[in-house]
Formats: sequence, structure tokens, C-alpha cells
Amino acid sequence: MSEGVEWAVHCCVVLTSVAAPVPAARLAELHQVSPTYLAKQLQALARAGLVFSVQGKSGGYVLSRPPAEITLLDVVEAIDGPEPAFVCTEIRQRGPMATPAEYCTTPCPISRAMAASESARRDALRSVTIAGLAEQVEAGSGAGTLNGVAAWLGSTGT
Amino acid sequence: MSEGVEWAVHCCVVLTSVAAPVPAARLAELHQVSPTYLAKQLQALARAGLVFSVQGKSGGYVLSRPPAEITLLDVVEAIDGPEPAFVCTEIRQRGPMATPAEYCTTPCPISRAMAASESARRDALRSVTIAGLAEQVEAGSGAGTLNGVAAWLGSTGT
DNA sequence: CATACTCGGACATGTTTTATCCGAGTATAG
DNA sequence: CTATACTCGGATAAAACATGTCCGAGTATG
Repeated sequence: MSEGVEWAVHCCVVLTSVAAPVPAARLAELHQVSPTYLAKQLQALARAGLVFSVQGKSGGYVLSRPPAEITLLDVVEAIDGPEPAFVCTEIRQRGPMATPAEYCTTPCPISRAMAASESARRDALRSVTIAGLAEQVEAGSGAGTLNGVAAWLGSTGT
Repeated sequence: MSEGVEWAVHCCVVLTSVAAPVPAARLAELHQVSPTYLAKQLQALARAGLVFSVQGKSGGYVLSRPPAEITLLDVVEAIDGPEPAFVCTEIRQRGPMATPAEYCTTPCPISRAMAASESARRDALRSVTIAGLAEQVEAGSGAGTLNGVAAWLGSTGT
């Protein structure tokens, strides 16, 4: 899985507590990661419609929806792409012992099993929201943590 | 996910119906895939202990256990590696607003959610056995299909 | 004992991921 | 109204990984 997924999720979580747009460079500074590469991930989030990007002097990124309506699956698919990891190449229809086409109206058993596992993974990711993650962060690191981060994001110092 | 996973699973399924070792080249011919690259995947299966490799004139690969005791997860991990796709880099402990170490005794919420989704996927893959897949193939393509393939694998022609 | 056939690991190639840069556009300040 | 400074966005390199290939080590056969 892409490393950028982790960065993107962290960005979404901290963005839950801000109102004004936050520049990509500031988020990169907060997380100590490559500013230009993080910018790329945020662009992907914007393309997927999870965040709004506002340009100009005091621009940046803001969540486009309430955090409770953004799931972990949304973020993962925005970065890693929505295509399933396993793609059936219909091996059964190739070679000297190929299965006749009339027996291939349904996906092959292997493909079905892989699809089921992907579905399970997606369900698990879909059941977690950004709002839920933010809540757990507050529970684990003390109430007000995110507000402190938000204040730092809004300020100008380091 | 690696393309080789599909090849490896198909190989395991057809190997359920043979007793004598089958050379990698023959399996490649059956599936119309690159012989040398398939050999690589079979080596990985051997390293993982899922198949035995016998050398010499009439050598090849045989399943090392009853097909009912080989899960899809075993095969996937043998090829793609057992490491989880998501690795937490502890972003929360970096940067100017780093979470103090005393709050980091448990994995961060994001890491936990990712681990849960991976676990769901692994559970789904573990619930499917090679024997079960072989059964479904027979059910879908007609009883005796695998025996026919086994006969072809044992013969010398194309 | 010679031989032919097998696996096994070391060696190139192509594609995805990672990382970077500079131009297009906009709200702000004068 | 104009100039400016700051933002995003897509086009551009470098690195890592998956893909594909080759030849040598070893073993059952004849």
C-alpha cells in the first residue's frame, strides 16, 4: 500500500478541527514529510472530492464534507486508486485444457474468493470515519489535542 | 497484488489431483504463462513449505499437505510476502506538535483501523482452502474436469 | 557410470511508486 | 486599479519493486 495513504489520513484528521484553509506546505511541516510529495497526495484527495482546494494568498485545503461522512475507504481509494488489487486474467480459458466458454458465465472460484476478501477489507475500512478517528485521537492523547494542532496550523511560527 | 498469486493458486488447485511430481515447465504450458517466471513463483511456494520440490529426471512439484489444510492465505503470503500492506511510521511522534511518548503506548488509531481491515482480509482468505476451490471448480466445470487435467499433466503430448 | 532432466539462485528489463520542479491562477495589500 | 506574494496544479526525473530471463548444481534414470 502506498505510503502516502498514511500521510493523507493524518492530514484529514487534523483538518477536522480547522475552519480556514491550510496550505500543503504547512501540513508537511507539521508531519515532517516531503512538502512536494504531500502536495501530490492532497491533489488526489481534491480530485476525489474529499477536500476543497482554495487558491490565492490565504488558500489551502479544507474538508469538503463533515468528517463523519468521510470514511477511511474514501481516503484509501483516493490515493491508492479504486481498482481492486486482484484482477482475474481468466487463466482457465487459456492453454490446451481450457475451460469451454459456456462454463464461464460466472467468475472463476479463485476470482470469487479474492473478491470476497477485498470486500471484507473494504467493509472494514468503510466502517471507520475520519470523525471516529479524531475522536479516538482525543481519547488517547487528551482532550484538546486537535485544537492545539489547529492553533499551530493557523499561526505562523514553527 | 502480484500477478504471480493467480498463477500460484491455479497451480495448487490442479496439483490436488496428481500424485506424481509435475515439472514447472509443464504447468506453464498448461496455463500458457512464462515458464521461467512461473518457476520463480513455485520456488516461493517451496520456500514457504506448501509444496515439495523433487529434483532429477522425473521430478517436479507436489503439494506437501492435504489440500484441505492449505488456505488461500498461505498461498497469497507465500508469493506476496507475509508483511502487512500498511506500515505505521509513527507520524504522530514527529514534527513540532509531536505526541509525547507516554501517550504512545498503544498503536495510533489509524494504525489500529488499518490492522483491523487487514485482519478482515486475512480471515476471509484463511477461510478458503485449496480443497474447497477444487471442489467449486468441479461443481462449475463438470465432475472429472480436474482428473482430465491431471491426465494431461502426466502425459507427454500437448 | 554417463546422461538427460529437474530445481535453485544470480542476472536484466519494464512499470509503478516516490520525489521534485516550475508555470497558472487568485486573494490580498498598497 | 495595479502589483505582489502566495497558493495549487500538472509536467518532469529518480528510485524501488515487480516482471521476465538465464545458466549452474543436483539427482533419478538407463
